[in-house]
Amino acid sequence: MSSEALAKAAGVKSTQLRKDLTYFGQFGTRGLGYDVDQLAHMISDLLGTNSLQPVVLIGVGNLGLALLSYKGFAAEGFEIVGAFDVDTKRRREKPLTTPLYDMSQMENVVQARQVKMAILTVPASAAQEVANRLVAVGITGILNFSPIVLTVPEDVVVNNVNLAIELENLSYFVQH
Amino acid sequence: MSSEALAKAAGVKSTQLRKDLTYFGQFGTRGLGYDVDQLAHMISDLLGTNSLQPVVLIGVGNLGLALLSYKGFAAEGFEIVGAFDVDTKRRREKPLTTPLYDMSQMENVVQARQVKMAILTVPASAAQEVANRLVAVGITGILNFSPIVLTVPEDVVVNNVNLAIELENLSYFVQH
DNA sequence: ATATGTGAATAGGTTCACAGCC
DNA sequence: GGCTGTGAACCTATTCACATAT
Repeated sequence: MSSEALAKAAGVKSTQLRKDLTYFGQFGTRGLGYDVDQLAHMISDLLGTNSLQPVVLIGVGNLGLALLSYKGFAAEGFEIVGAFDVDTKRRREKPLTTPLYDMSQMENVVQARQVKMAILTVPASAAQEVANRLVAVGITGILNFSPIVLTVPEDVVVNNVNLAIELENLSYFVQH
Repeated sequence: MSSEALAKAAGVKSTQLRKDLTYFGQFGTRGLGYDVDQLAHMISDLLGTNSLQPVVLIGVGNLGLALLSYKGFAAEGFEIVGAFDVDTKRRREKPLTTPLYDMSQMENVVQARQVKMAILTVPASAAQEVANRLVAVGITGILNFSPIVLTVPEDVVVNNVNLAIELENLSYFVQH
């Protein structure tokens, strides 16, 4: 498959795609294009999603619950090995397939399963404190849905997803 | 409040914050800083969130359902005036506060309420077709949660949120 | 004294243009 | 002939440095 065709599918320009790939090596054949299977395998390797990646989720409110049933994570090689909340008894519609633990068990599970990544869907007021506990027990990547700026050591990566900001961004462009 | 303090709260550098603000005017007082209330009002005006913005949500699966109960949207000046799904009878735990309509009603509601923005949480296979219908009836901003690249006219803005990619991104940095 | 506003300098990212290889 | 890989050119965004205002 040519970089042109791949780029169209990804929504970027073909030169961008080629330049980006070369940061990791040379994977194409001149005159021919790229072997899609080989490329997919290389990228999975790079992302570390060839082996199933354990992830924990903290905060089983509306959003946390939705993410637990979101099939996209499993499809991309992630397994939520545990969900944690201060209230494990709240009634929930569907029986969860993910084990639900009390917050006090967080450290145990993270250490036992050697988890490195956490999805943080707790209220803003609790986010920093939970983040501190996660970092202390070995988490080095946090996907943060709380609308606050987390303070973490520099070897810890935080990815922020702020749904209200996404809508505000859209709102701006719709107005102008 | 100084740009220094505002910048710390936002997680950016103070020069960045000042430069960005000046693209829209001069709002600070030298030697003193910024009036926070006035600044907040100016930004809301700019984003169009001072008046309540009507939004529709298409696709009431797990993720759509979570977004319907997400309080952050209302807090930032958005009102989901209608949710649409092919199956309006599926049993749901909580009674929704948002009216749930059949997909066939989408055009009616969007036109009646003069809606300009849509949250798209349908399966990937349906996303492009639904987007076409939304654009045809006057939507000019789409917050797309489907993992596909939508094709829309250039006067329509699409913001993509791909949760699996966010985790993959994190996974990369955790590995390296 | 303190903190903004901004031109100039720097850094970072994207696109071009084409040599190199199949 | 077709398509990759890549230095060079270009464009955009961030940071610096300081004149300006209170």
